[in-house]
Amino acid sequence: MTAGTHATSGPARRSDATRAAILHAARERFAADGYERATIRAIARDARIDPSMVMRYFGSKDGLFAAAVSFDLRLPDLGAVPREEAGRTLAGHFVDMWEENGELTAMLRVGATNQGGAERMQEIFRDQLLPAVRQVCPDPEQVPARAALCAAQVLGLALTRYVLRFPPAVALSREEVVAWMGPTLQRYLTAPSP
Amino acid sequence: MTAGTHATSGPARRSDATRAAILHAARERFAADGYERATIRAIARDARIDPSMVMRYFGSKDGLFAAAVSFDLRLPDLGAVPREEAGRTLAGHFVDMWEENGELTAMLRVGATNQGGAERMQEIFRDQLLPAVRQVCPDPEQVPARAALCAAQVLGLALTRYVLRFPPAVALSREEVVAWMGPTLQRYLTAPSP
DNA sequence: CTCGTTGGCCAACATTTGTTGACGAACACT
DNA sequence: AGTGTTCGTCAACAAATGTTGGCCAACGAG
Repeated sequence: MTAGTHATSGPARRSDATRAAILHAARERFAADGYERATIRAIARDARIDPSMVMRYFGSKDGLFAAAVSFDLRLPDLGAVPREEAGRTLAGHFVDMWEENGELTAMLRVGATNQGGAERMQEIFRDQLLPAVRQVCPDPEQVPARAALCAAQVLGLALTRYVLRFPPAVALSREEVVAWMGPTLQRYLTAPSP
Repeated sequence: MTAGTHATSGPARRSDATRAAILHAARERFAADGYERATIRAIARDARIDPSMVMRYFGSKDGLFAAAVSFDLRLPDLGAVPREEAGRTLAGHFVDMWEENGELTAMLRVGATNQGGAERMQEIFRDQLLPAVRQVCPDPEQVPARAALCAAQVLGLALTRYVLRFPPAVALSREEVVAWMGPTLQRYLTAPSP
């Protein structure tokens, strides 16, 4: 049990486990309830510790949120796949991303609820999606608009599927989502501007 | 005691103005803040009334929300336009709808925050969008999935544009939105299933 | 005018929220 | 051993929230 939480060779504090438990519980609660209804007390109860520990470790509820959802989309290098496959690649990547952990749902719920959450999503869009789109869209001037359209499509599907839970959206299989959404993203990325 | 609360030709109670003021303030607050942060006290203050009046008229906060956002999408009859124009028609209609009042933004914010809000959106989807899509998509079996994809695209754009406020999404003009999103909806509505 | 009904405000309630500080227990080091 | 630091709990705080009931002014029919 010599581990630091992340490889930066920390002194391996005894409380790292607790810290991780809090973060884990926080992510789940934020994803399930949104910012306001995810109370510090509930998160602390899930992590089986006292609410005051949350304050001591993360300063405030905002601090906890900031620490809980620092997110890396791990976007694939769109320059490395055939141009015509960019849309499907992106679609598949996002579905996988969304299925495998609830952090993106947390971001989405909190972004819709909370000003800070919305700003966080803007940062992710600007710092991660924009550069990726820039690799397949040659005209730099059109990159922001095209990326925004892609974001709209992807977030819209996540909204209907994981938050609003429209039954037909939930029922779609991964392959169906990719087959429908892939060409849309492809068009937003590479089709001549209409 | 002849009063109906909302009969179309009611006895014109003295309090109707107040009731309307409350509903107006409630819609604005729900749209701006979401369900939890839109407090009864703030709504009452906007309507220049005592918070207890809200309770008297609408019973509870849930009751107020239910009364405030009973929404009619006023979807156009998609059977009446040329089949190839269905997508653009739908896209334009939604942009207009969203621009002209904040109720849809309220629904979206509350749907992401509140269980009741999400169910309300499911009802709107089922009772209004599904029938409209049924008029352009011949195969009844595919209607729910296609409608869900349309909803995802439309709600996604609204999310990025009016809630998260991604700058490039905000910057798009009505015509650009229709030009980009119209063909997407058209494909979801009428293209052969991929 | 008189009196019941309606519209409105005020004060209070119980609960829940984020947040704080005091205090004890487990550990690390000499 | 002893001692200082880390980890954790308990109890309490002030503020805000939804909600309730009582009281007063204005109105309308007799």
